[in-house]
Amino acid sequence: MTTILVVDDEPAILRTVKAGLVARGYEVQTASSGREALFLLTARTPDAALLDLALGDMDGVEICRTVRSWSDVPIIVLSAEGSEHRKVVALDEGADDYVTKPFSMPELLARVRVALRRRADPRGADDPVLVCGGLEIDLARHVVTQAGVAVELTPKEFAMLAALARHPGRVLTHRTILHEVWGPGYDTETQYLRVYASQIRKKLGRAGGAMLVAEPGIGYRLVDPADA
Amino acid sequence: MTTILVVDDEPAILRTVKAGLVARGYEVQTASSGREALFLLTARTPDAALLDLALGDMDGVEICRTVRSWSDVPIIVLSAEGSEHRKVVALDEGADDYVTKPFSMPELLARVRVALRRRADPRGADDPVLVCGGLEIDLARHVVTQAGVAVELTPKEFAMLAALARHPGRVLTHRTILHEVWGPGYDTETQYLRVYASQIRKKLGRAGGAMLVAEPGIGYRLVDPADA
DNA sequence: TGCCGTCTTGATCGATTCTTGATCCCTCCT
DNA sequence: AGGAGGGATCAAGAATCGATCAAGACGGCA
Repeated sequence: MTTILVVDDEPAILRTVKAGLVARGYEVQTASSGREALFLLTARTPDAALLDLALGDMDGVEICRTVRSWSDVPIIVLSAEGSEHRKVVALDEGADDYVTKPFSMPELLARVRVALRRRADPRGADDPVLVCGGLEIDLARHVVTQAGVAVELTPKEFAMLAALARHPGRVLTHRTILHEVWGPGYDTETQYLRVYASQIRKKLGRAGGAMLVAEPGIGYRLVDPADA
Repeated sequence: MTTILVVDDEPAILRTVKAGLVARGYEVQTASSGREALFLLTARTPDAALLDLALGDMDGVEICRTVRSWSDVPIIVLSAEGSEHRKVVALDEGADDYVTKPFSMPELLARVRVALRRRADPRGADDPVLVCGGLEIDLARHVVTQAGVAVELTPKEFAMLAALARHPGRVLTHRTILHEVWGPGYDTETQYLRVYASQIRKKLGRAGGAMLVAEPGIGYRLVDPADA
């Protein structure tokens, strides 16, 4: 069964879209707030998401960025705003498509099929668990275990570790990490990185902490003690 | 180099779109007929294609279908027709996106980035590496290896070596190097260059150090011992 | 409202890197 | 042969960067 998550704060839109999708045989989940959407995306892992940009509690672009940090689920943005700049930002932050309201249902359905088609054929469904040394990082569940035991990390700590673990052994620049964890506008706050690197090391203990190394003047990297 | 194929039978559109893509650093191929488009798609395998639906000799949808039988190259359809039915057909026949003319260039570029992004992430993606003699300079990782072993360089040392390695064998003037590594306002501090050239030579050892040669009164160059 | 965990910010300390000046060397020119 | 100009090297002080601690600021939740 293919499941689609629909997120919108207008009940009327929610009903209409849901009806159209159900008629085509999809299973549909609905959410009317950003929090709810993020919860369903982690807990139920739908096959695609239709996301309104204007939600009460969160900006749609922010949701895109958050979701993209752990999942490749196709996201189609639905928005009443035709603003070109918004479109560009949303697409660059991870949205796969952008449809302007009012939209035609057949077109939306066709774009959903495109999104699902991409997801269907690819190279083996990705295991969303990153492994590096004794560390296992479950991106969807936001859980880190080290040698089998869970490590308690705050959201920002987790995000930073995950960003580094996504490119094991590789240096990520300060800018890159800040942009990925804190979003745009924090590009120069390198002090955050020092603080969080320090806390992560402390929580990972002696052996684990040594995996997170600073590259002076450049950034940080997470090394697997097994290689090099 | 990322290559985009643009197919349209109106020269004006072709020029406009090409200019926008080239300005963003893409390589652009153009075609004004279906036959030409199919030829380039097989012969040159671009990284993505922008395809007008209304061509003289073939229907755009037909091209989509044909291409899809052997290739997953991302296809973005550009069309003056807003007909909902055409959109649905094109999307179902293999198009990844459908943009209606007139379109905004920034939005089109964003959608191109979305299409390319999908194609991008296979794991073993190697970074572009500059090679000169036994030296390998990985710009993305900020890592230099010499005959396979890593060389520890400070940021400025790395920047200077990278600047020279970008143009192997060619002389870069003092001004050029200073401008590239230290930024504007240091154009006359040629003493810095002597100090850093010295340190780089020391770290590269006997054979490697000989590759960094001074051109008295002009600047420095990095020579590959293999040639000249 | 008050509590609690998280995030931000400032201060301090140690280490590395950058800058700068002194000294020696080589080459070219007269 | 001697001097001038440019280059190489060394070493010490200055500036920067990173690690860590700790004190507010902020926001969610009971």
